[in-house]
Amino acid sequence: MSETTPAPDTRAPAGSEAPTPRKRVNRREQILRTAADVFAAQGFNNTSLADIAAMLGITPAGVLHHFGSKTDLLTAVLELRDDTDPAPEGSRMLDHLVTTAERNATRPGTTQLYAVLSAESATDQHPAQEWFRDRYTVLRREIGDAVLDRLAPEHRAAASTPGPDGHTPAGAAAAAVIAVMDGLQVQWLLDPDAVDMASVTGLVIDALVARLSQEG
Amino acid sequence: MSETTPAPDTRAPAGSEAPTPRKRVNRREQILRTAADVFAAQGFNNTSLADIAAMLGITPAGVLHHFGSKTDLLTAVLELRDDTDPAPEGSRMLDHLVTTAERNATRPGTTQLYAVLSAESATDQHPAQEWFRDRYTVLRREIGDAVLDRLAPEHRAAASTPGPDGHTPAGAAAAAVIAVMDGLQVQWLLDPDAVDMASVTGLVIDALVARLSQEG
DNA sequence: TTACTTACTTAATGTTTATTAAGCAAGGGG
DNA sequence: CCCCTTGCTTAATAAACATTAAGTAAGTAA
Repeated sequence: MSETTPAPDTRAPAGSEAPTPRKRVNRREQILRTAADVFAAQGFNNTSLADIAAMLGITPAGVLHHFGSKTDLLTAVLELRDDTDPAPEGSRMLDHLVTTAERNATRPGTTQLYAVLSAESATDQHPAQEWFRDRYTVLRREIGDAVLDRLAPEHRAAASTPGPDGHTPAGAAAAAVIAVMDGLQVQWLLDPDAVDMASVTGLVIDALVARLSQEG
Repeated sequence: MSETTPAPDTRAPAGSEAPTPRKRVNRREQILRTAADVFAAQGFNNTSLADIAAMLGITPAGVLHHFGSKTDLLTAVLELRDDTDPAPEGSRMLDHLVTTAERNATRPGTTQLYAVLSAESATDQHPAQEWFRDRYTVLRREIGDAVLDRLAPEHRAAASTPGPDGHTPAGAAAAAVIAVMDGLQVQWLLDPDAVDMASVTGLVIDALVARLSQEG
């Protein structure tokens, strides 16, 4: 018995690091944040419940007590809003994106989670496909609006007019901005010194805005 | 003896679909291309040897007979050059990238494989990390050169001068172009009607080239 | 005290998985 | 006819995994 149960009630020392139980916050949320970290670092398929449980100092079944299944846990993680940065509306959103990229280079967090999981979700049978499809749809609209907001008024009509492919220039620019942020994150994760996420993001935004301010 | 061998020589009907054995090409290459397709569709972690074997109408051990391990198979897949499109040098490479994006929207292939696997490789412990790190390093240099080639001669000096972050504008643009292609692929896989990969790629390239043709 | 809730644990189950070992079959060359 | 290579097979193994069931322990409320 003693060999399998090293510490019957102490909540900390089982795994390698437990994020300070403090005042008993919602245990659920604690697990959620830990799971988010692990999913961000390892992806969904490559993460086992045992991995997450180990970081919390509990067993896999302990995790499933709070969330019925691994998929449910993923869903809850995606639903978890990171309230530390409320996305602003209008043209300031574009600056917010650069700031986000900046912050992410020092403290990888939510965006890394999304970059890793969104690419993974593009594969067959992934449980987060619909979630990411919807997310991108919303983001493209919001960022598209933000791009329009930054254009001089006389250029907005052209940027809102669908081209031969059925998409507006503003929408295309929005897709590009999102894509560049996701793609940069991958390059940065593989080689942090090789790219400066914030400056490249800013460059692309500026270049696109300038481009939409001309006749095509 | 006859009880152990249900079908002594027929090679086809075991799985659900075998891609026409034809004239016996290198079996190795046949397996390689099948594996590439499955990896592109499902990712590496989410693909089992049984998946690949089933598409070939053989057993998992049959696959491992040609490649010692699943990781070796992945390595071989990445090393496999798709000779159908030789990447041109110089400024024409940028047009080539748009063409590639165009072709990929109709027949997902190599690029999808790379988009899916590169994001996956950014997670911990992935066997393809070094491969993708090197690939991105080479690509950034090549595309950076191509960007310079397209600039008017009087702008090349500025675009080759490192900024405060230690990277050249041309290098930043190259990272952006790669990132946008990878990121767009993900959006497109999730929602093919929502983005036009080729036109957005072209838009970003044009916008970046125009931007580097100004004083910053 | 009783009862209920929260937060787990142990144990078991059944599946999936990569990998190894050994053998079989066919075809070609000698 | 024998041998070697190519291309598999069956069988076995050992591990990892998600999930379920049932039980335990502590705290809280009545």
